[in-house]
Amino acid sequence: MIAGKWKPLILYFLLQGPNRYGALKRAVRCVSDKVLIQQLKELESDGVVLRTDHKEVPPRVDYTLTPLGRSLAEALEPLCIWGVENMDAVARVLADREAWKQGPSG
Amino acid sequence: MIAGKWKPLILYFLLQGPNRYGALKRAVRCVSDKVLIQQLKELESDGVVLRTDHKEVPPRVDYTLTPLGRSLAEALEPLCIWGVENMDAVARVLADREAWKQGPSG
DNA sequence: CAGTATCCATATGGATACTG
DNA sequence: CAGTATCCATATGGATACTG
Repeated sequence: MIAGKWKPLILYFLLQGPNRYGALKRAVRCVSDKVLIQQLKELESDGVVLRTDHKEVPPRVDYTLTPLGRSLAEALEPLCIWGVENMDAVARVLADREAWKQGPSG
Repeated sequence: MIAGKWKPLILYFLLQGPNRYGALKRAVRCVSDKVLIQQLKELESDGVVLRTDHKEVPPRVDYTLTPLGRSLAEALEPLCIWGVENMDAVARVLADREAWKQGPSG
């Protein structure tokens, strides 16, 4: 259910508060509309996110966590904290992967 | 780093103890050799798992967690616990996905 | 603002047969 | 026992243009 490049981040931001589509987009950053919508729809059909269309013009849509989604996001926190604490190691891994893409040589 | 269908499970089992290739294979179950090896290699090159080839005949290879890997596995625990506690909801989601594959209709 | 539509590359995982 | 090799289908994400 959290498989998807941006899903943990989406859950994290929804747990913090901002919940309009545009806010999420700005929060996650460098994610295309297509992928963000796609992942939100999956989260919605998985029952962790609730989508509320206010049917206004201009459009206003809220995304909020369901109780299940909230508990999932909370279970995800230690992993996020780990990511922050081990940012150096994680960054090294990501850098290595980039280097490998440029010129594989071992 | 934990993206990969079986990686969380692999880390979980390595945290519990069993560490020979065959033991992991039996533990994870229904994973093919190719995928298991592939994911173990990725975990190894990411610095979370250490591979020790005892160079014996018959072959004996140990996989153990590095300190980084151990901390990662521990950060993953709440998520595993969440999965167990919400097994019903998770199972429903998985069942729905199966049904959708068989005959998409909404 | 909050999306949809289309096309595309790559990543990911699976099946099967084989091996020192 | 602990892998390797090959072939293949699908999932996943990205780029770009468009819209009520």
